[in-house]
Amino acid sequence: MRISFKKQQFDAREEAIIDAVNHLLSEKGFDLMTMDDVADRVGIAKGSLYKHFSSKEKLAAAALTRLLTATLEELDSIPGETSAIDQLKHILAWSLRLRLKGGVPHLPSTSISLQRSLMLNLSYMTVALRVNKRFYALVAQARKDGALTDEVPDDVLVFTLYSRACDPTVDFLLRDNKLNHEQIIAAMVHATMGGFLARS
Amino acid sequence: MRISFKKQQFDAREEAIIDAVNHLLSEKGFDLMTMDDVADRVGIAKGSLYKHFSSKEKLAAAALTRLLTATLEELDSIPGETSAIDQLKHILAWSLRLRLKGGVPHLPSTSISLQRSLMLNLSYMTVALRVNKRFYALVAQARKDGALTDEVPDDVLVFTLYSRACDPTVDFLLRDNKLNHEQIIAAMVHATMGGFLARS
DNA sequence: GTCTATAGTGGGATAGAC
DNA sequence: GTCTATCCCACTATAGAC
Repeated sequence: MRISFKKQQFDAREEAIIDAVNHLLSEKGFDLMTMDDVADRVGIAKGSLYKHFSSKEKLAAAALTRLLTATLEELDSIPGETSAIDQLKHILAWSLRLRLKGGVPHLPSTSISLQRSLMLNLSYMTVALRVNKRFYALVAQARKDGALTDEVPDDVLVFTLYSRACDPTVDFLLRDNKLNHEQIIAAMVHATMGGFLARS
Repeated sequence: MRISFKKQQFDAREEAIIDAVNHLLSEKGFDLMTMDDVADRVGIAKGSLYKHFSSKEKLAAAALTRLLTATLEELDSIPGETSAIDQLKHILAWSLRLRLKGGVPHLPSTSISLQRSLMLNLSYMTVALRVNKRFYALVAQARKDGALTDEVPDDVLVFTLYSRACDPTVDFLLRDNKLNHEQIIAAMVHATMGGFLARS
């Protein structure tokens, strides 16, 4: 079928565009990324780019939506018998690993203007809420397991997970070049979950 | 003396400008803040603004330098007998309190272009290095006291302190409006230093 | 040293040919 | 649905009168 083949090509190009956006977002952030950058990187004209995504915001939303969808899939792939606290550790480590590979955006935290427009993006918000629900469920379970301290409320915990996943610390550590990727991940996961203090 | 009085006025205006910049940086970030915004907020013309600061980068650098200088002063004000770990907690809480009051920038983490220009700004870098040195000294002392876990290297610890001070978690928690300022500070400090896990 | 006015430019978005 | 060319606005920075 010719139509199906065409659609396949179309989809493939969209994937390529989103790949480029991912890379550029993590490199320059939303505000400094230009549509020319994206078009150049994909190797198409800016006009063609606008046939796929009608605005810069839509483009970023598509990239972030793909990331969140991947997060859900990763959560689903974790064996059911894993404890809630280990699932939280796993997903944090996974996010950081993705970051270190260079493909992942700095997330909405970067740009306040992007944040606002994402709130109005239905398909982004749908996935974001699903991810959020999963996180809160895991935290609730971990709390029931007695794994969490009472001193840190659920909200602080969940938000911290998000923010550590796009923490500039990673960039600084990478630039320093003293630790390799897995060492960075281990240290960040330990610092987030267990803190800095020596266990008594 | 007339000259001295004039200079006093001049300095006062520069303070007012930096106040405005502080507020705008925390609100919109560097890339989205415009010189018109700054001039409007101070209530002077854009042309006059450029008589005080010759570029947008210099303006941001001045604001961040003032913040870092205040950080040094706050460190100096802590009683000498305070333990290193408590000093680190104190300065983190102080930074967060400043953030919550609305005056403090999201720091360089926001904008990569700003980061680069700050590196070339001598007076900024001088203060930044002094602050950095103080932090590393405190961490070294805390480690000698046996207060820190071996699992988290010094670099990860120091960078994390910086990044938590400008963490988007604070904004989310504020928007949520479930916790008051001091509760947010307590929870963030606890989460950073002690982590999420229940103490065995 | 303050203002108004404007130069110059970069980038988001669109038009129109093929 | 891809390209080239261009519009147009917003923003940094400067000129020049007072």
